Amino acid sequence: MGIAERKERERHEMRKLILEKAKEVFIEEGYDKASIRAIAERIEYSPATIYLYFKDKDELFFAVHELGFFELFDQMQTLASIENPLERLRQMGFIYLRFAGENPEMYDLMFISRAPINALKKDPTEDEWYCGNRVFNLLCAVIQENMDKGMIRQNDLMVTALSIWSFVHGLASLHIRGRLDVFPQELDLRELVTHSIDNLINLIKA
Amino acid sequence: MGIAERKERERHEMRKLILEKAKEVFIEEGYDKASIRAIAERIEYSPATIYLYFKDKDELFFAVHELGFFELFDQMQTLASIENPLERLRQMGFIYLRFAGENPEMYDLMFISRAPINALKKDPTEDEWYCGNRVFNLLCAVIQENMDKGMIRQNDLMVTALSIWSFVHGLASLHIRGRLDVFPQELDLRELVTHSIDNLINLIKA
DNA sequence: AAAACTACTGAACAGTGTTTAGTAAATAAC
DNA sequence: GTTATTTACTAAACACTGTTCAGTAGTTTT
Repeated sequence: MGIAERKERERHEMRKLILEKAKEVFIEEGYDKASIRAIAERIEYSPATIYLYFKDKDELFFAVHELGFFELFDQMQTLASIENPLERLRQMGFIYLRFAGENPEMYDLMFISRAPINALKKDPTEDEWYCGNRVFNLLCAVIQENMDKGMIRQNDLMVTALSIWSFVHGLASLHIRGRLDVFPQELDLRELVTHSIDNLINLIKA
Repeated sequence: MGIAERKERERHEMRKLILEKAKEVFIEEGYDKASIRAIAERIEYSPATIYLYFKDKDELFFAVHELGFFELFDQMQTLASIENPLERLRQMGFIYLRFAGENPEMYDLMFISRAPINALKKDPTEDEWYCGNRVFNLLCAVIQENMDKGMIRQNDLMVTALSIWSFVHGLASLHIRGRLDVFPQELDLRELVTHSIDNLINLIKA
């Protein structure tokens, strides 16, 4: 019975179409203006159709923010060629912050906005493990390698990973949500951020 | 002419009433449910009245988030009695994070939400300098004192201040926006945060 | 050919921030 | 003291939002 298979394929493609256009509108116009009606217009279907494929707006944007994590993970993968684990950790910070700078709306959705987290199930099964964990595990692995090879000070892995993530996320989110805009214009944020990361690397260096 | 003065006093009190009730509803119900209509009902006036005292919702909540900065500043003031500047810096971090933990909605408004920042004027005059700067300057002063007395490593003041702020804000905002909820339940966040701060203090110690 | 199912939509609901025309009361002018 | 003006306020509307549901073509099954 090939009909059922075709229908499932069509259903899958429709979901993909909605997802793509939702991402498009979102990237172009931001979360607030990425209304169900605006997305519906873009896919040339009625708004109600979207609800046949996604439970609500939160679930739709959970799927959109997953796309962001896939992309960030891919960008992190390019670091595999760097031999020195300390330099790899350093570059990881820069890639993270570059991602935030180049994709502010997506970063917002991934790490700041409440929308996708609202769609998180209370008790996820093994195979629907949170997509952000893949990136976090990458960070943990690099830190562990640095400790194993005596490149950075020995310390609790979780404490170190959370500290580093908090630091770069703090930088990114303060910037994205305009909390650094109150500082004098002549302050070169780019340079400040670079210095901050180098400084942190220096501090934790063994 | 006492009438004009009375009118201005009444106007000022009305503004204060709106502000108080707006803060009440906001603390109790969060930003989204703190609608203009809900606030209007609380003050027993029509919604349109609020617009005679505040340009829009952003400006109203800019005023609300100022209240938060006054309170945080007050809490920071209690540290003046601590002689050791390094311990004062350490306690500053704890107070900051305790404030975030005890007033999550207010912290959100002060440091994460876009609403109040939208109301920021492009070119503020001297006397309407941003309220958050008072707290930031407090941080800078403590750091400077620590460097002067050789308690922490010499470094660029701005780089160090931004790094420390980013770190604690990263912790607070990841927590408030649910990004630490994906970690296993057995992970003791409170302890993790304490260790993270102590760890940072250890790193920057001279 | 009739029945069942599928994919989709128009229209409505309840809510939002905001604007405007209009009103009643307080004040100012004569 | 009466009229004119200004002030403080509001009802109602506008243009949105996410979401639901009855209804309807079109496809598939019987």
